[in-house]
Amino acid sequence: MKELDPLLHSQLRLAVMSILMNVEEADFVYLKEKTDSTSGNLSVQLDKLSSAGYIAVEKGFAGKKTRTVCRVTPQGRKAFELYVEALKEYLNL
Amino acid sequence: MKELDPLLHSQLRLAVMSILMNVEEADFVYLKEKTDSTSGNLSVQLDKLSSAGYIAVEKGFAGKKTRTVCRVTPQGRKAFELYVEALKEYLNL
DNA sequence: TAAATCGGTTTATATTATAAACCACTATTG
DNA sequence: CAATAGTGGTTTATAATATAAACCGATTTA
Repeated sequence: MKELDPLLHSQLRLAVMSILMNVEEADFVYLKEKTDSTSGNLSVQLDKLSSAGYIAVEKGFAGKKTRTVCRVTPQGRKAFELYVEALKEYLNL
Repeated sequence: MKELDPLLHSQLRLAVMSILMNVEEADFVYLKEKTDSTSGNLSVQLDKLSSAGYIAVEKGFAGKKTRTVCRVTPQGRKAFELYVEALKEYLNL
């Protein structure tokens, strides 16, 4: 049986990637509310996805407030697709 | 987003369940080689699935050797199906 | 100006997965 | 027949992971 990319096989990281696959970009606050996660957890998981090169994180400003924007990278997109293929084997899809 | 049953969201346990969903029963040795896991890890994960009522584990003999046979329970089948449904939301299937 | 809120990060803790060591039994070999 | 090696596991220790708690700087609000 194929290996499941451990970076993606985590509920929160998978949720984040899933969202980013469908949406040009998303900011921290949006991801937090969509995934219903705590900021601490989200911050850590975004770091991991970012370190792996699966997402690009850009810290900027919206008016006076900080704004952290995330996008999926081509590498992340590829990894996500491979993960989906591997999972299908497990789910019998 | 739906919650992913943490008992199933684990590579090895998911692999075991996936196999058991398609096959009347399977013994320890078969599961070990199919999933390419160590006996220790497999033993632990089978216990967890069993304690959760997702599989039934029966210890018997094949000739003089011990033989541990596993089957998925109706409850396990149901949980697996729910898990698959939940995951589809993440995978965009 | 003090207190609350926003948008996070860092650090500590609980949970989980994995590996290593072990055990009882059987079969084999010198 | 005693020592050795192999099955088929279980138990226990350790490494990795996820999660939560505490914190921080900047901004807004009372």
